[in-house]
Amino acid sequence: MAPPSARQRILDTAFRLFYARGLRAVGVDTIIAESGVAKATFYKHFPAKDDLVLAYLARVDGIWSGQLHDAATAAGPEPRAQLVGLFDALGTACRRDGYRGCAFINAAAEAVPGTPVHEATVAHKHAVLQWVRDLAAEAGSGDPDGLARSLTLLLDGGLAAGALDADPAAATRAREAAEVVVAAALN
Amino acid sequence: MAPPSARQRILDTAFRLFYARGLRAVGVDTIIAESGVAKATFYKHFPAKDDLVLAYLARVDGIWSGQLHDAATAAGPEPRAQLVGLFDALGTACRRDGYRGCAFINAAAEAVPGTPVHEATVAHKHAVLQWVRDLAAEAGSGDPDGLARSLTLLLDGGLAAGALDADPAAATRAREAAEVVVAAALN
DNA sequence: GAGTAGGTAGACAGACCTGTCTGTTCGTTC
DNA sequence: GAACGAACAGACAGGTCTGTCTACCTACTC
Repeated sequence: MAPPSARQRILDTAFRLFYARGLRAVGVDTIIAESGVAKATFYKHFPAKDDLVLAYLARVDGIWSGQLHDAATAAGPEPRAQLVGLFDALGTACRRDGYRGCAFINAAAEAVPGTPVHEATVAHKHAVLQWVRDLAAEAGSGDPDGLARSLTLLLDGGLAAGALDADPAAATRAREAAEVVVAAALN
Repeated sequence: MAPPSARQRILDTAFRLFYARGLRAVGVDTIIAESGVAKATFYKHFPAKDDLVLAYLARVDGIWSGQLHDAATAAGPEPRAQLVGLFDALGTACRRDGYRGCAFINAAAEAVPGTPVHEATVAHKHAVLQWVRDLAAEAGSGDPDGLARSLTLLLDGGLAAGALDADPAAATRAREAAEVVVAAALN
Protein backbone atom coordinates (compact mmCIF):
# COMPACT_ATOMS: atom_id res chain seq x y z
CA MET A 1 0.00 0.00 0.00
CA ALA A 2 1.38 3.35 -1.04
CA PRO A 3 1.94 5.82 1.78
CA PRO A 4 -0.64 8.61 1.89
CA SER A 5 0.26 11.66 -0.13
CA ALA A 6 1.30 14.89 1.54
CA ARG A 7 -2.08 16.42 0.84
CA GLN A 8 -3.83 13.46 2.39
CA ARG A 9 -1.69 13.57 5.51
CA ILE A 10 -2.36 17.28 5.94
CA LEU A 11 -6.08 16.74 5.57
CA ASP A 12 -6.08 13.80 7.97
CA THR A 13 -4.22 15.79 10.60
CA ALA A 14 -6.45 18.83 10.12
CA PHE A 15 -9.54 16.66 10.45
CA ARG A 16 -8.34 15.29 13.75
CA LEU A 17 -7.04 18.52 15.27
CA PHE A 18 -9.66 20.97 14.03
CA TYR A 19 -12.45 18.82 15.37
CA ALA A 20 -10.78 18.10 18.69
CA ARG A 21 -9.51 21.59 19.49
CA GLY A 22 -11.27 24.08 17.25
CA LEU A 23 -10.30 26.04 14.17
CA ARG A 24 -8.55 28.97 15.77
CA ALA A 25 -6.90 26.93 18.47
CA VAL A 26 -4.94 24.89 15.93
CA GLY A 27 -2.21 26.75 14.11
CA VAL A 28 -0.77 25.94 10.72
CA ASP A 29 2.56 25.16 12.36
CA THR A 30 0.99 22.44 14.49
CA ILE A 31 -0.68 20.82 11.50
CA ILE A 32 2.59 20.99 9.56
CA ALA A 33 4.55 19.43 12.40
CA GLU A 34 2.05 16.65 13.12
CA SER A 35 1.53 15.71 9.49
CA GLY A 36 5.28 15.61 8.88
CA VAL A 37 5.16 17.87 5.88
CA ALA A 38 7.24 20.84 4.76
CA LYS A 39 5.79 24.28 5.10
CA ALA A 40 6.17 25.01 1.41
CA THR A 41 4.26 21.82 0.61
CA PHE A 42 1.47 22.84 2.90
CA TYR A 43 1.07 26.24 1.31
CA LYS A 44 1.27 24.73 -2.13
CA HIS A 45 -1.79 22.57 -1.49
CA PHE A 46 -3.63 25.09 0.66
CA PRO A 47 -2.67 28.69 -0.19
CA ALA A 48 -4.33 29.93 3.00
CA LYS A 49 -5.46 28.34 6.23
CA ASP A 50 -9.08 28.96 5.33
CA ASP A 51 -8.68 26.77 2.26
CA LEU A 52 -7.75 23.93 4.55
CA VAL A 53 -10.68 24.71 6.82
CA LEU A 54 -13.03 24.54 3.83
CA ALA A 55 -11.54 21.22 2.75
CA TYR A 56 -11.97 19.96 6.31
CA LEU A 57 -15.63 21.00 6.35
CA ALA A 58 -16.19 19.38 2.96
CA ARG A 59 -14.83 16.12 4.30
CA VAL A 60 -16.97 16.30 7.43
CA ASP A 61 -19.99 17.04 5.26
CA GLY A 62 -19.36 13.93 3.21
CA ILE A 63 -18.91 11.72 6.25
CA TRP A 64 -21.85 13.03 8.25
CA SER A 65 -24.24 13.04 5.31
CA GLY A 66 -23.23 9.47 4.60
CA GLN A 67 -23.91 8.43 8.18
CA LEU A 68 -27.32 10.09 8.14
CA HIS A 69 -28.23 8.32 4.90
CA ASP A 70 -26.97 4.99 6.21
CA ALA A 71 -28.91 5.30 9.45
CA ALA A 72 -32.04 6.25 7.53
CA THR A 73 -31.87 3.39 5.06
CA ALA A 74 -31.06 0.95 7.86
CA ALA A 75 -34.49 1.75 9.30
CA GLY A 76 -36.20 0.21 6.31
CA PRO A 77 -37.67 1.30 3.01
CA GLU A 78 -40.54 3.45 4.33
CA PRO A 79 -39.80 7.18 4.43
CA ARG A 80 -41.70 7.49 7.68
CA ALA A 81 -39.40 5.03 9.43
CA GLN A 82 -36.38 6.69 7.86
CA LEU A 83 -37.33 10.06 9.35
CA VAL A 84 -36.97 8.52 12.79
CA GLY A 85 -34.16 6.13 11.93
CA LEU A 86 -31.77 8.87 10.89
CA PHE A 87 -31.48 9.77 14.56
CA ASP A 88 -29.52 6.57 15.09
CA ALA A 89 -26.61 8.36 13.43
CA LEU A 90 -26.74 10.81 16.31
CA GLY A 91 -26.53 8.04 18.88
CA THR A 92 -23.60 6.43 17.12
CA ALA A 93 -21.80 9.77 16.92
CA CYS A 94 -22.40 10.49 20.62
CA ARG A 95 -20.82 7.23 21.63
CA ARG A 96 -17.75 7.78 19.52
CA ASP A 97 -14.62 8.58 21.49
CA GLY A 98 -13.59 12.20 21.42
CA TYR A 99 -17.06 13.28 20.35
CA ARG A 100 -17.34 17.02 20.60
CA GLY A 101 -20.62 17.89 18.94
CA CYS A 102 -21.31 19.07 15.42
CA ALA A 103 -18.26 20.27 13.51
CA PHE A 104 -20.41 22.74 11.62
CA ILE A 105 -22.01 24.32 14.67
CA ASN A 106 -18.56 24.57 16.23
CA ALA A 107 -17.09 26.08 13.09
CA ALA A 108 -19.92 28.59 12.82
CA ALA A 109 -19.23 29.71 16.38
CA GLU A 110 -15.71 30.68 15.35
CA ALA A 111 -16.40 32.04 11.89
CA VAL A 112 -17.49 35.54 10.98
CA PRO A 113 -20.87 35.62 9.22
CA GLY A 114 -20.39 36.28 5.51
CA THR A 115 -17.04 34.55 5.19
CA PRO A 116 -16.66 31.42 3.04
CA VAL A 117 -16.22 29.28 6.13
CA HIS A 118 -19.48 30.48 7.63
CA GLU A 119 -21.25 30.09 4.30
CA ALA A 120 -20.07 26.50 4.14
CA THR A 121 -21.69 25.71 7.49
CA VAL A 122 -24.96 27.32 6.39
CA ALA A 123 -24.87 25.40 3.11
CA HIS A 124 -24.39 22.12 4.97
CA LYS A 125 -27.35 22.73 7.25
CA HIS A 126 -29.51 23.69 4.29
CA ALA A 127 -28.55 20.52 2.46
CA VAL A 128 -29.53 18.38 5.45
CA LEU A 129 -32.79 20.29 5.82
CA GLN A 130 -33.55 19.79 2.13
CA TRP A 131 -32.90 16.08 2.38
CA VAL A 132 -35.18 15.68 5.40
CA ARG A 133 -37.82 17.77 3.66
CA ASP A 134 -37.80 15.43 0.67
CA LEU A 135 -38.11 12.47 3.01
CA ALA A 136 -41.02 14.15 4.78
CA ALA A 137 -42.74 14.80 1.45
CA GLU A 138 -42.27 11.17 0.43
CA ALA A 139 -43.76 10.14 3.75
CA GLY A 140 -46.89 12.05 2.79
CA SER A 141 -46.62 14.97 5.18
CA GLY A 142 -48.99 17.84 4.47
CA ASP A 143 -46.34 20.26 5.68
CA PRO A 144 -42.99 18.68 4.76
CA ASP A 145 -41.07 21.88 5.45
CA GLY A 146 -42.51 22.23 8.93
CA LEU A 147 -41.90 18.60 9.79
CA ALA A 148 -38.35 18.77 8.42
CA ARG A 149 -37.61 21.85 10.46
CA SER A 150 -38.92 20.26 13.64
CA LEU A 151 -36.78 17.20 13.08
CA THR A 152 -33.60 19.11 12.22
CA LEU A 153 -34.23 21.21 15.30
CA LEU A 154 -34.13 18.05 17.37
CA LEU A 155 -31.09 16.83 15.49
CA ASP A 156 -29.18 20.07 15.97
CA GLY A 157 -30.21 20.14 19.61
CA GLY A 158 -28.79 16.67 20.09
CA LEU A 159 -25.60 17.65 18.33
CA ALA A 160 -25.25 20.87 20.31
CA ALA A 161 -25.90 19.10 23.60
CA GLY A 162 -23.13 16.68 22.69
CA ALA A 163 -20.60 19.47 22.52
CA LEU A 164 -21.20 20.24 26.17
CA ASP A 165 -21.84 16.83 27.54
CA ALA A 166 -21.63 13.81 25.26
CA ASP A 167 -24.60 12.04 26.79
CA PRO A 168 -25.95 9.13 24.71
CA ALA A 169 -29.23 9.56 26.60
CA ALA A 170 -29.73 12.82 24.73
CA ALA A 171 -29.56 10.96 21.44
CA THR A 172 -32.07 8.36 22.60
CA ARG A 173 -34.34 11.10 23.82
CA ALA A 174 -34.03 12.93 20.50
CA ARG A 175 -35.10 9.79 18.68
CA GLU A 176 -38.11 9.37 20.93
CA ALA A 177 -39.11 12.98 20.51
CA ALA A 178 -38.72 12.58 16.74
CA GLU A 179 -41.07 9.62 16.91
CA VAL A 180 -43.66 11.78 18.67
CA VAL A 181 -43.29 14.64 16.21
CA VAL A 182 -43.50 12.36 13.17
CA ALA A 183 -46.53 10.59 14.56
CA ALA A 184 -48.28 13.90 15.21
CA ALA A 185 -47.51 15.14 11.72
CA LEU A 186 -48.51 12.03 9.78
CA ASN A 187 -51.45 10.61 11.68
CA MET B 1 -26.14 59.67 36.23
CA ALA B 2 -22.63 58.65 37.21
CA PRO B 3 -20.50 57.33 34.37
CA PRO B 4 -20.05 53.57 34.46
CA SER B 5 -17.05 52.34 36.38
CA ALA B 6 -14.02 50.96 34.61
CA ARG B 7 -15.01 47.42 35.52
CA GLN B 8 -18.48 47.96 34.12
CA ARG B 9 -17.15 49.37 30.87
CA ILE B 10 -14.79 46.44 30.43
CA LEU B 11 -17.61 43.99 31.04
CA ASP B 12 -19.96 45.84 28.69
CA THR B 13 -17.37 45.84 25.93
CA ALA B 14 -16.51 42.20 26.49
CA PHE B 15 -20.18 41.28 26.40
CA ARG B 16 -20.60 42.96 23.05
CA LEU B 17 -17.38 41.78 21.40
CA PHE B 18 -17.19 38.24 22.77
CA TYR B 19 -20.71 37.51 21.64
CA ALA B 20 -20.32 39.12 18.24
CA ARG B 21 -16.90 37.76 17.29
CA GLY B 22 -16.07 34.87 19.58
CA LEU B 23 -13.79 34.42 22.56
CA ARG B 24 -10.52 33.77 20.81
CA ALA B 25 -11.12 36.28 18.06
CA VAL B 26 -11.23 39.16 20.52
CA GLY B 27 -7.94 40.07 22.14
CA VAL B 28 -7.44 41.80 25.45
CA ASP B 29 -5.94 44.77 23.62
CA THR B 30 -9.13 45.28 21.64
CA ILE B 31 -11.30 45.21 24.74
CA ILE B 32 -8.95 47.62 26.48
CA ALA B 33 -8.97 50.02 23.55
CA GLU B 34 -12.74 49.92 23.02
CA SER B 35 -13.62 50.25 26.68
CA GLY B 36 -11.23 53.21 27.06
CA VAL B 37 -9.44 51.71 30.02
CA ALA B 38 -5.80 51.41 30.98
CA LYS B 39 -4.12 48.05 30.68
CA ALA B 40 -3.17 48.01 34.36
CA THR B 41 -6.79 48.68 35.29
CA PHE B 42 -7.95 45.81 33.15
CA TYR B 43 -5.56 43.33 34.72
CA LYS B 44 -6.41 44.59 38.16
CA HIS B 45 -10.06 43.68 37.73
CA PHE B 46 -9.46 40.56 35.68
CA PRO B 47 -6.08 38.97 36.41
CA ALA B 48 -6.37 36.80 33.30
CA LYS B 49 -8.47 36.86 30.16
CA ASP B 50 -10.32 33.74 31.27
CA ASP B 51 -11.54 35.59 34.35
CA LEU B 52 -13.21 38.08 32.05
CA VAL B 53 -14.64 35.27 29.95
CA LEU B 54 -16.15 33.71 33.07
CA ALA B 55 -17.63 37.06 34.13
CA TYR B 56 -19.06 37.42 30.63
CA LEU B 57 -20.66 33.98 30.78
CA ALA B 58 -22.07 34.73 34.23
CA ARG B 59 -23.72 37.85 32.87
CA VAL B 60 -25.15 36.01 29.87
CA ASP B 61 -26.44 33.32 32.22
CA GLY B 62 -28.26 35.91 34.28
CA ILE B 63 -29.82 37.60 31.29
CA TRP B 64 -30.86 34.46 29.42
CA SER B 65 -32.24 32.74 32.52
CA GLY B 66 -34.23 35.87 33.25
CA GLN B 67 -35.66 35.92 29.74
CA LEU B 68 -36.63 32.27 29.96
CA HIS B 69 -38.39 32.83 33.28
CA ASP B 70 -40.16 35.92 32.00
CA ALA B 71 -41.37 34.16 28.87
CA ALA B 72 -42.59 31.24 30.95
CA THR B 73 -44.50 33.31 33.49
CA ALA B 74 -45.96 35.44 30.70
CA ALA B 75 -47.68 32.29 29.45
CA GLY B 76 -49.79 32.09 32.60
CA PRO B 77 -49.72 30.36 35.95
CA GLU B 78 -50.07 26.76 34.76
CA PRO B 79 -46.76 24.85 34.51
CA ARG B 80 -47.99 23.15 31.38
CA ALA B 81 -48.45 26.43 29.54
CA GLN B 82 -45.12 27.67 30.87
CA LEU B 83 -43.28 24.70 29.38
CA VAL B 84 -44.40 25.87 25.97
CA GLY B 85 -44.33 29.58 26.70
CA LEU B 86 -40.64 29.62 27.53
CA PHE B 87 -39.99 29.14 23.82
CA ASP B 88 -41.14 32.71 23.25
CA ALA B 89 -37.80 33.78 24.68
CA LEU B 90 -36.18 31.98 21.76
CA GLY B 91 -38.29 33.89 19.26
CA THR B 92 -37.47 37.21 20.89
CA ALA B 93 -33.77 36.38 20.89
CA CYS B 94 -33.83 35.34 17.22
CA ARG B 95 -35.32 38.63 16.17
CA ARG B 96 -32.76 40.67 18.07
CA ASP B 97 -30.22 42.43 15.90
CA GLY B 98 -26.80 40.81 15.82
CA TYR B 99 -28.21 37.53 17.08
CA ARG B 100 -25.58 34.86 16.76
CA GLY B 101 -27.00 31.88 18.61
CA CYS B 102 -26.35 30.68 22.13
CA ALA B 103 -23.35 32.26 23.81
CA PHE B 104 -22.77 29.05 25.77
CA ILE B 105 -22.81 26.73 22.81
CA ASN B 106 -20.45 29.11 21.03
CA ALA B 107 -18.17 29.33 24.04
CA ALA B 108 -18.13 25.56 24.42
CA ALA B 109 -17.02 25.23 20.81
CA GLU B 110 -13.92 27.28 21.61
CA ALA B 111 -13.16 25.97 25.08
CA VAL B 112 -11.17 22.90 25.97
CA PRO B 113 -13.23 20.34 27.93
CA GLY B 114 -12.22 20.39 31.59
CA THR B 115 -11.31 24.06 31.75
CA PRO B 116 -13.30 26.47 33.94
CA VAL B 117 -14.80 28.11 30.87
CA HIS B 118 -16.10 24.82 29.53
CA GLU B 119 -17.36 23.84 32.98
CA ALA B 120 -19.31 27.09 33.14
CA THR B 121 -21.13 26.27 29.92
CA VAL B 122 -21.99 22.80 31.17
CA ALA B 123 -23.20 24.22 34.48
CA HIS B 124 -25.46 26.66 32.67
CA LYS B 125 -27.08 23.97 30.55
CA HIS B 126 -27.58 21.80 33.62
CA ALA B 127 -29.25 24.66 35.44
CA VAL B 128 -31.68 25.24 32.59
CA LEU B 129 -32.39 21.51 32.37
CA GLN B 130 -33.05 21.37 36.10
CA TRP B 131 -35.45 24.29 35.92
CA VAL B 132 -37.41 22.75 33.04
CA ARG B 133 -37.46 19.43 34.89
CA ASP B 134 -39.02 21.08 37.94
CA LEU B 135 -41.60 22.71 35.69
CA ALA B 136 -42.34 19.35 34.06
CA ALA B 137 -42.77 17.74 37.47
CA GLU B 138 -45.14 20.50 38.55
CA ALA B 139 -47.09 19.96 35.35
CA GLY B 140 -47.64 16.38 36.45
CA SER B 141 -45.40 14.60 33.99
CA GLY B 142 -44.76 10.97 34.76
CA ASP B 143 -41.25 11.32 33.34
CA PRO B 144 -40.21 14.89 34.09
CA ASP B 145 -36.59 14.23 33.20
CA GLY B 146 -37.46 12.82 29.81
CA LEU B 147 -39.84 15.63 29.00
CA ALA B 148 -37.34 18.24 30.15
CA ARG B 149 -34.62 16.71 27.99
CA SER B 150 -36.88 16.67 24.94
CA LEU B 151 -37.75 20.31 25.45
CA THR B 152 -34.18 21.49 26.06
CA LEU B 153 -33.18 19.53 22.97
CA LEU B 154 -35.62 21.63 20.97
CA LEU B 155 -34.45 24.77 22.71
CA ASP B 156 -30.78 24.08 22.02
CA GLY B 157 -31.63 23.15 18.47
CA GLY B 158 -33.33 26.49 17.98
CA LEU B 159 -30.39 28.29 19.52
CA ALA B 160 -27.88 26.39 17.44
CA ALA B 161 -29.82 26.98 14.25
CA GLY B 162 -29.79 30.67 15.04
CA ALA B 163 -26.02 30.74 15.02
CA LEU B 164 -26.05 29.69 11.39
CA ASP B 165 -29.11 31.41 10.14
CA ALA B 166 -31.12 33.61 12.49
CA ASP B 167 -34.48 32.50 11.18
CA PRO B 168 -37.45 33.43 13.39
CA ALA B 169 -39.38 30.63 11.69
CA ALA B 170 -37.14 28.17 13.50
CA ALA B 171 -38.24 29.62 16.83
CA THR B 172 -41.90 29.41 15.89
CA ARG B 173 -41.40 25.85 14.74
CA ALA B 174 -39.61 24.99 17.98
CA ARG B 175 -42.57 26.29 19.96
CA GLU B 176 -45.01 24.22 17.90
CA ALA B 177 -42.89 21.12 18.29
CA ALA B 178 -42.72 21.77 22.02
CA GLU B 179 -46.51 21.94 22.08
CA VAL B 180 -46.67 18.52 20.43
CA VAL B 181 -44.12 17.01 22.79
CA VAL B 182 -45.78 18.42 25.90
CA ALA B 183 -49.20 17.26 24.73
CA ALA B 184 -47.89 13.75 24.09
CA ALA B 185 -46.23 13.61 27.51
CA LEU B 186 -49.11 14.96 29.59
CA ASN B 187 -52.23 13.62 27.89
C1' DG C 1 21.65 13.06 -19.03
C1' DA C 2 18.53 17.07 -18.72
C1' DG C 3 14.24 18.60 -17.18
C1' DT C 4 10.33 18.49 -14.20
C1' DA C 5 7.10 17.60 -10.39
C1' DG C 6 6.73 17.15 -5.82
C1' DG C 7 8.76 16.83 -1.73
C1' DT C 8 12.04 18.29 2.65
C1' DA C 9 14.25 21.70 5.80
C1' DG C 10 14.16 25.78 7.97
C1' DA C 11 15.16 30.94 8.22
C1' DC C 12 12.59 35.05 8.13
C1' DA C 13 9.12 38.99 8.26
C1' DG C 14 5.51 41.30 10.33
C1' DA C 15 1.56 41.18 12.89
C1' DC C 16 -0.76 39.99 17.03
C1' DC C 17 -1.20 37.66 21.55
C1' DT C 18 -1.10 37.80 26.85
C1' DG C 19 0.72 39.67 30.69
C1' DT C 20 4.18 42.89 33.46
C1' DC C 21 5.99 47.06 34.69
C1' DT C 22 6.98 52.18 35.43
C1' DG C 23 5.24 56.47 36.01
C1' DT C 24 1.45 60.10 36.10
C1' DT C 25 -3.00 62.20 37.20
C1' DC C 26 -7.25 62.91 39.58
C1' DG C 27 -10.60 62.99 43.45
C1' DT C 28 -11.61 61.89 48.14
C1' DT C 29 -10.75 61.65 52.84
C1' DC C 30 -8.38 62.55 56.99
C1' DG D 1 -2.29 69.92 52.65
C1' DA D 2 -0.88 65.06 52.84
C1' DA D 3 -2.02 60.44 51.99
C1' DC D 4 -4.32 57.14 49.39
C1' DG D 5 -7.09 54.56 46.09
C1' DA D 6 -8.33 54.19 41.41
C1' DA D 7 -7.63 55.01 37.12
C1' DC D 8 -4.76 56.57 32.88
C1' DA D 9 -0.84 56.12 29.41
C1' DG D 10 2.12 53.35 27.22
C1' DA D 11 6.69 50.83 26.82
C1' DC D 12 8.22 46.21 27.02
C1' DA D 13 9.03 41.05 27.08
C1' DG D 14 8.35 36.69 25.26
C1' DG D 15 5.68 33.93 22.69
C1' DT D 16 2.60 32.53 18.66
C1' DC D 17 0.34 33.40 14.41
C1' DT D 18 0.18 33.32 9.15
C1' DG D 19 2.57 33.44 5.14
C1' DT D 20 7.05 33.98 2.05
C1' DC D 21 11.32 32.65 0.61
C1' DT D 22 15.72 30.18 -0.46
C1' DA D 23 18.04 25.93 -1.03
C1' DC D 24 18.34 21.13 -1.57
C1' DC D 25 16.84 16.44 -2.69
C1' DT D 26 14.65 12.51 -5.12
C1' DA D 27 12.08 9.92 -8.57
C1' DC D 28 10.45 9.77 -12.97
C1' DT D 29 10.22 10.92 -17.87
C1' DC D 30 11.78 12.22 -22.29
